[in-house]
Amino acid sequence: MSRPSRSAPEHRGAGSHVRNGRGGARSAASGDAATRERLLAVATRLFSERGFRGVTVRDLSREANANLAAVNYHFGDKLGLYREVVAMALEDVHVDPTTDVAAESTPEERIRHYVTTYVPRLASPRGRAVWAQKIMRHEMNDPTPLAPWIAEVVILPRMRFLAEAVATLMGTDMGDPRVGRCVVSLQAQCLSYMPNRFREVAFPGWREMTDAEIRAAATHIADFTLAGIRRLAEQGE
Amino acid sequence: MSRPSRSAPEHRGAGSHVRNGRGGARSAASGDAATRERLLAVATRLFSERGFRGVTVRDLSREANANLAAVNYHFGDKLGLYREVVAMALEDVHVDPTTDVAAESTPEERIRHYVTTYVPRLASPRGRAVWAQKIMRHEMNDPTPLAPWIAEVVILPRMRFLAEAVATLMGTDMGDPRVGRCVVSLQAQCLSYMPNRFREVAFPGWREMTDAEIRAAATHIADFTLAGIRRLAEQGE
Amino acid sequence: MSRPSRSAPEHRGAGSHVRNGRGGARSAASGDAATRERLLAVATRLFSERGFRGVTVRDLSREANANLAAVNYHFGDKLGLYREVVAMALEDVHVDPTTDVAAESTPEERIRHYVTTYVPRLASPRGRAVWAQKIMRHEMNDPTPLAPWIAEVVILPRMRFLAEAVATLMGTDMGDPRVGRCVVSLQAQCLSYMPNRFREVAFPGWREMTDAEIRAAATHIADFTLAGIRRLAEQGE
Amino acid sequence: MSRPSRSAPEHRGAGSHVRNGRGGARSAASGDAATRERLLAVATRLFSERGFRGVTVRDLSREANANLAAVNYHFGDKLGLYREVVAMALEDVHVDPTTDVAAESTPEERIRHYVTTYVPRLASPRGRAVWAQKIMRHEMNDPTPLAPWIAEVVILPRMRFLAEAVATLMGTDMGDPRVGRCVVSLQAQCLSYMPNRFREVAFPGWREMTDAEIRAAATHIADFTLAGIRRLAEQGE
DNA sequence: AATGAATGAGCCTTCATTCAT
DNA sequence: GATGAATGAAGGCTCATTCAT
Repeated sequence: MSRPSRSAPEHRGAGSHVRNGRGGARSAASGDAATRERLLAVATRLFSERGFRGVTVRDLSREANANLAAVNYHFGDKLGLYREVVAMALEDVHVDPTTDVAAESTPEERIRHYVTTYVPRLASPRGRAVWAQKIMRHEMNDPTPLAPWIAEVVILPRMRFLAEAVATLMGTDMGDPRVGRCVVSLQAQCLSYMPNRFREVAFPGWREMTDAEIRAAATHIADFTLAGIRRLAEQGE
Repeated sequence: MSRPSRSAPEHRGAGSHVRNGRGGARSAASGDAATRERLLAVATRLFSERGFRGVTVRDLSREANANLAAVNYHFGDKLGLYREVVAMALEDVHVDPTTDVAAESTPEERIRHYVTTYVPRLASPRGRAVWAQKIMRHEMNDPTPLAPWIAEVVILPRMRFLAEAVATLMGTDMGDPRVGRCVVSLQAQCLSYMPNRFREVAFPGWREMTDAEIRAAATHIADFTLAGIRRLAEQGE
Repeated sequence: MSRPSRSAPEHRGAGSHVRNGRGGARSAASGDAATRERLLAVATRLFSERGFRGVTVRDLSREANANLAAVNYHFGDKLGLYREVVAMALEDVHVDPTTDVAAESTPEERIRHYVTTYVPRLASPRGRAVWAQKIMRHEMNDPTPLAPWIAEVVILPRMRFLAEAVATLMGTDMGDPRVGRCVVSLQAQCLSYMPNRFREVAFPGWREMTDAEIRAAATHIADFTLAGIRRLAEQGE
Repeated sequence: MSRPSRSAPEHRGAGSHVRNGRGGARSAASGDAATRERLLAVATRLFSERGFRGVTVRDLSREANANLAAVNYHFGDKLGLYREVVAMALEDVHVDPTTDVAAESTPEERIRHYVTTYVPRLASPRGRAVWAQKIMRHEMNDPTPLAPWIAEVVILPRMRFLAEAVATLMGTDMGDPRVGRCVVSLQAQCLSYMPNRFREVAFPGWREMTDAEIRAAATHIADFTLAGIRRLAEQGE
């Protein structure tokens, strides 16, 4: 075999999703890793714009000024490259500030913090790391074999974080079905501000939201949601 | 024969989306359903499961026990068949009871009615016309050239209906940006109960919601939303 | 079988080209022969515009407001319909005035007559019976199995007519190779004024010839050709 | 490899026709001609025999012992392959000796030179580059999107060359309509000796012209044409 | 006397992948 | 260490024709 020197690049099948995340060390800047990096950069952009199925290997090679076979050579196959991109997205999402709050913060503060950091990132096409969110969005619309992995790493922790805050706020425990419903209500509202292809296609006159509008939307969601949670807490199940 | 009265299958151009809706009379489901009918039935199922792009003409022909060219003969092309399916979906959605309320009902009643009729239809895979909702969902994820038509016929009327109710409830007019945000919050919550391919793929152990759970979710959304709206009405813009 | 009552409509194979030309009697205007006539009219137009291969059975049916199978029913197959059209064209060409001259006319008169009747018919897109010429042109560019028939009925008689005139003019007999070459030179010049698809496509700014220009071209060809013939007659073989 | 220096087969859009002509060096006909070369060879033969529309990608792949997708890989699409063939034809036509004459030659010499080099090339099926002429012929009968390019590179320069000679001979300028008509007369006579599918199909007994006959025909055209031109010069417009 | 429906072969193109150096 | 070349499967679509009333 004639593989590049990356540690254990045997491209695993669809069975195990988790990668070791490339470990940071950009492999001794050996110069000829440039193609691999360009491919990753291009893949990050294209996959986040069009999703896994919307991108062809030709698109990737062309835009990365790489050979058509380069994807296969460096990543085993198209899914292998996608897996690397998703891994970076997960890493990014995982350390994001959305659920990173001071230990002593109140549930209300946690929810406000979540919404006001999350919604602007979702809504703004210019924000940093939107690409990761776009990847997630594509996965939700049209899941790949990587979906379970993503669910486990991204979705569940957030749900738990929100569930804990909501449960505390309602004075109940996380098993209470009302908690789950509130979490769903909150999360659904946030996601609805994500840029949306249907909107672009179906409403040609659509105007991008301004930053002020995005902030207003976030505040709205927080107020709206907290009011809803309190109301449900009062009336019992 | 069970064809509608169009004498020759002359398939209109891309200009106008709107069909006259197959003329009603589904002509006595005679058991030996004509190829055209079988194709429509299969297309309804497959398109709602996998979306326009996820279905090939060969899939359709095979499952309908029809010749590969039958789609072209009866519907002009793949999009023509899809257009018929979408037309049925729109017809179905259009006459649905969701926005069909007594004239003297209060805004709150209207919202409760909307949610309690809409959510069960979205959530239950056994309900009638889920397929229509699935088509809509696919259109939102991966719009086809039919998206503008769908937006016009389905989305806008609902938004107007909800916006009117919300504005009345808040004592403001429909131009108030808070109204739009509340409508989005409500609609997002409803849609989050729609069956979801990501959920199926990512959470293999997912259990279908019972009817009771679905009803509980609908009630939750109504309570939650009304509480949110009232709260926002109090605090002003 | 369920054939229309036309005399012996057994559509022969590619072997024998010659038809009996429908004989005039439009078969007792039985009313339901209308489709057949419409088909013939449409076929005359379309085949002359686009040639045999450039027209589909669908085109014919559609424009004649006839069923897709009508062509097959009435004419056996596409070539059968084409054969009828060609038969009419041959009939038309055969009785045309090009070679129909007074018995006592001089060779020079005959040639002038040929050119001045032939060229305007070829050149003008509005002239009567251009369609027959267009059919011929298409046959020359892209022959069908009917080509030998056409050659026999149309090309050879004209060649003989011209050869006789040229031979007389040169004071030689028709076996003289110079005669054949002069005939070719004359015919080639005439044909070069026929409307030409390449010209339309390749020279978008092309302007149609006026009637005066067409007449001038015809006169030119006659003068040019007669001068050439006389010159060759002088110098011997 | 024997590919030209284009590193990746990125196939240009429909905008520009002109190619840089394969860079010349046909790379030592190494016997094991690469697929690309075999495809080009087969395409040259088939396109010149049957024209662009008369050849299918399957024909090309089969006869070149190549995969069905090879045409797409090497040339983008069928038209891309055809474009290369036409480019070679144009290059060939462009450097041909037809219009390449000594500067001090007389108009009569130029016309004789044109005819006596052009006609044998057109007439003889054994001559070099007849295929190029056949391509041109097909383009005239059934133009492709490449027609304007061909007109510009091939037709116009020749017309100009002939027009100049004729105008000088007639003692008039190139704007004189008689000049154009003489050029058409000349060119039409030349082209009439090109091998012709109709002739093959319609006259199965057709006998190939001998070289002597071809030479005689060329001489005939020159004499005939010069006589015609002189006659027209005398009689004025 | 005619037609709506269906058919099978074929069209060009695109795709992710693998091979042979 | 990497890539130009090739591949087979599949994509949507069009065609002339034939079948079953």
